[in-house]
Amino acid sequence: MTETRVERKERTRRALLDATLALCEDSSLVALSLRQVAKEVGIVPTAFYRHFDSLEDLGLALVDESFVSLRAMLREVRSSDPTFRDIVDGSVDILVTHVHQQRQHFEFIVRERAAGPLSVREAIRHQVELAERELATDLARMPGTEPWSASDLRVLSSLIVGAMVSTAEAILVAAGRLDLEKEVAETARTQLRMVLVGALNWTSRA
Amino acid sequence: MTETRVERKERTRRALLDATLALCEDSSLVALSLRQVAKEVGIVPTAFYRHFDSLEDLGLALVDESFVSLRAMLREVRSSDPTFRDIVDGSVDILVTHVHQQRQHFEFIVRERAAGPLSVREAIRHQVELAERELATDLARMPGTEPWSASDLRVLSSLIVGAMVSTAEAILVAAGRLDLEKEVAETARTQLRMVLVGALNWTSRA
DNA sequence: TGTACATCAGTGAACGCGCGTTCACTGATGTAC
DNA sequence: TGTACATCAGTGAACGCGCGTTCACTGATGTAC
Repeated sequence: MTETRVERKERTRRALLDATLALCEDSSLVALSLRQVAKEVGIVPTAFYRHFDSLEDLGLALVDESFVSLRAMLREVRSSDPTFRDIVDGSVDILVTHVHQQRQHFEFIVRERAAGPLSVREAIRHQVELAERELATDLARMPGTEPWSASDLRVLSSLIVGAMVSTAEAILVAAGRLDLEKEVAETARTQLRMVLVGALNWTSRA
Repeated sequence: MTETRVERKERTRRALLDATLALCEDSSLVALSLRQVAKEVGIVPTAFYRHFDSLEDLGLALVDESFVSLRAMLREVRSSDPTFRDIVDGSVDILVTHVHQQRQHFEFIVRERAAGPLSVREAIRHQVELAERELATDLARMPGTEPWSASDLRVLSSLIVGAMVSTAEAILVAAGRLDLEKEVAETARTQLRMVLVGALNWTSRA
């Protein structure tokens, strides 16, 4: 016995998640069928129910694991020492790297955020809100932001998250063409710098 | 004869476009069927082909007309005299108003931009790029931007368009709850101001 | 260690249904004379 | 103005197909003794 029953089940579950990520890449979860997913994995359609109640249920699981990798990225940005390297260059590099490594997860989030089943959209919206809040508390610890109101911090945070989402979308559209990606990264760096310049001068007038 | 044959045809075509906008509101074009649309309009499924080759084809028509109203909005922003009222307040007011008036069109664009059929996604991407370029040339005419490089103008423009897209999304999520909408509008105003402060100070260091 | 029983991931037939598309058609509207 | 013909938006039957879900099942893995 090289594999227990539990391990085998987990492997099929994993295969279902991966197949769904791959199959809905060029449309959306709402356009995908349980039978297509089962076929891709090599199980009979009815076996799907041993793992998930529905594709929507599976979608919620994908949201959870997508945000695990996203949070890993944010943690990395946070732990990069700002005194050692430019915070903007570092953050954009980390974003580009993670979008490549977790390409399918990012694509899934970007797509289903706007067009997924209602519960999936809500789950994503909730997670993005959490990420914004986390970034706001991080910003509050940065030197120079002491006199800022909590509300201004949230606004800046959502502006940055918005720019990062746009950048992730642009990297996905660039689809690996290196020249386009370099341009996107350069744009993202300049945007972040503009926002930071605005933020620093905002402080002085607040 | 109160209605010519041409007028009658145009009315059915209009009904197909409206029915599609309404029906795909809570999922996406790729999850909608030709039969559902025909049923909603009250014609037999095969009559659909008198007007469009496919739902994808109809989707492209919706992209075109959505951007007609979006361009109307941009024209309005552009023509509002910056010397008479705060440019930020004015722009955000216009955005909020248009998102309400053209709610379904904005929802359609926001959704299909990420999850629509490939040709629809490409058409939207192209139109957004045009809008960014237009904004960049407008910015170039504003006092204070003379020393900016063309590339910095494009970057600022895409940052603003990105923030506007985020704001439109947030208004749609607020779904008419006035307290939430006021918060979104206030956030958008502050974000635009932060970006403009950044831009003005950027000039001086460029 | 060997046996008897329980668990449960995956099977396969069956169901009723909505799908996109084909085709030949109808009948009101429009046009030529 | 009246007639004969053309156009064409919409009809309705038919097709083969994939859909989600039900159900009773199989047989390998796991457990209790």
